[in-house]
Amino acid sequence: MDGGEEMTAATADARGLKKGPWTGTEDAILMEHVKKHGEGNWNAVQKNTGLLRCGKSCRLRWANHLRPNLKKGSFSPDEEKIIIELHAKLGNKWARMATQLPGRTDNEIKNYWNTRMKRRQRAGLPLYPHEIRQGIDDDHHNDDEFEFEFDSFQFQNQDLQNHQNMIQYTNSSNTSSSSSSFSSSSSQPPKRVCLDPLISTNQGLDELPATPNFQMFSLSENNDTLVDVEDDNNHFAFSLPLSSSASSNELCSPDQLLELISENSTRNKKDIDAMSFSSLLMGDHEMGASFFPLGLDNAVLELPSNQTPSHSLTSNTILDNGVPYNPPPTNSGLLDALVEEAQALSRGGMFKDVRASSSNLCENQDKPVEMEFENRLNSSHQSSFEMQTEASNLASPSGMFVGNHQGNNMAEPYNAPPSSSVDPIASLGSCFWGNMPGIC
DNA sequence: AAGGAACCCAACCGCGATAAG
DNA sequence: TCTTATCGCGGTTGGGTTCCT
Repeated sequence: MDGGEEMTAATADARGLKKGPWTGTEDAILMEHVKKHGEGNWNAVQKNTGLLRCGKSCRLRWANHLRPNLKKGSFSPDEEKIIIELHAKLGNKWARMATQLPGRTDNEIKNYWNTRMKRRQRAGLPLYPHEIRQGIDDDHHNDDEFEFEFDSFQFQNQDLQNHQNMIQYTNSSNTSSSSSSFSSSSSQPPKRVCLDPLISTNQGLDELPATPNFQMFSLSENNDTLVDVEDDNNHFAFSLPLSSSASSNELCSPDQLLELISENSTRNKKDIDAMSFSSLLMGDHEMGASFFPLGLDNAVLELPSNQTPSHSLTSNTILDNGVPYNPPPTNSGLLDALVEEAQALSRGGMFKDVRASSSNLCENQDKPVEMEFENRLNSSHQSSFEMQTEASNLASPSGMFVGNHQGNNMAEPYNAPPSSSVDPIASLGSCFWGNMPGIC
C-alpha cells in the first residue's frame, strides 16, 4: 500500500529523507540496527537511528547489499545456466529464481537477464540456447505446472523474438561442410546462413557447432542464391535469389548486400554480419522497411523435387471457412507469395492439408528435425498454446502450423485474427517459418 | 584524445498481497 | 469487516563505467 501510508521515495524526499546511493556510514547504521532488532519493521529504522532513509529503501539496501551470505561479482557459468533454465521455466519470476541461487538477489538476476536479453536481441539471437529448450521440452513434457507457467510466459513475451531468430546469418570462415557445386568463386570463404531458430547461441556466430540441428546454407557460386550446402539425397534444396532491386531481377553479391544494408542502417557492418537474416526477409521493427527495397521480395523458394510444394497454397486450396484461395502468380517472389499467403490465411483461417503437408515435409527429412519452438510446444501443449494465441490475439499467427513435426495431422484449425489486425510482414514470418522444411 | 554508444548496476516506483489493529 | 501498515515483487530509471569509432 505504497500509495497509502508507506513511505515512498517521493514522500521520503518531501520529508527531507535522502535518496540515491547509500554511503558507508548509512550502511553501518542500518547494519547496526538490524543486528540489534532484526529484519523487518523497516520504518522503525529511521525513528530509532535517525537514518534519513525510508523503510522501503532500508529494506532494499539490506536485501540487496548488506545481508550476510550475499555473493558478489559476476555470475558463474553454472549460475548463468541455472538462470536461463529457470527463466525458460518461470519467466520473469525473479524472486523465485533468486531462491534457487543462494547468495543472489532478484535484482541481480533481473539485471543480468535484461542485459543479456538486450544483447541477444541486438544480435538477433534466440534467448534460449537450444540444449536448454530441448531439455525443457524433454523434462517437462508432461509437467502440468511447467506447461502452465511456460506457456503463459513464452508466448506473451517471446513470440516475436523467436520469429526474428529464424535465420541466422554469419560470414564464418569455418566452412567445413561443403558441396562442390557451391564452391566459392572468390578467394573469400562463402558466406553461410544457418536456417535454424534453435541455434545454440552461447557461442559466437563463428563457433556454431556442427550438429544435426543446424541447417547450414551457403551462397551459390554466382553469389546470387542462398543454397543448402548439404548434399543429402533427401535433403530439401533451397535457394533464395538475392536481388539488388525491388523492381528488377538484377542480383547483388553478398558483399553488395551487406553494403546496401549498411548504407540503409545505422548498424555497422560487423553488426550486420551477426544480425538475424530474418530481419532482411521479414523486416523486424528495428530494422524497418529499409531492407525491402533490396529486392528480397523477388526471392523464390525452390522446394525439393521429392517434396513438392504441397504446403504452398494453390488454386485448388479451399480455406477452412470455404473461401477459395487464389494463389499469387507463379512467377511472383517468395516474399510476395508469402505475404499474399499470410493475408489469405488471415482472411480465411488455416486449412488442414497445408498443415499436414508441412508436417510431412519435416518427417521426410533424413536428419532429426528440430521443430520450431511453438510447434514443439504444440506437440505437447497444443491446447494451451491455442488458447494463448487466441487470447492474446497475436497479430502474427505464430500458431499457424499447429501440428507437430512428426507427421501427425492437425487437430483444430488456427483461427486467424481479423485481417485488419494482421501485420502482413509479421504474418509472413510465421508463414515462412512454418512452411520452411529445413526450419520446422 | 574525444565523443558517443553500450553496458552495468543500484535504486526508485507503483502495485498487489498480507498482516495487524 | 474495514483501515492502515508493511512487505514483496516486477518494471523502470539514471548515473557511472567501459568500449568503440
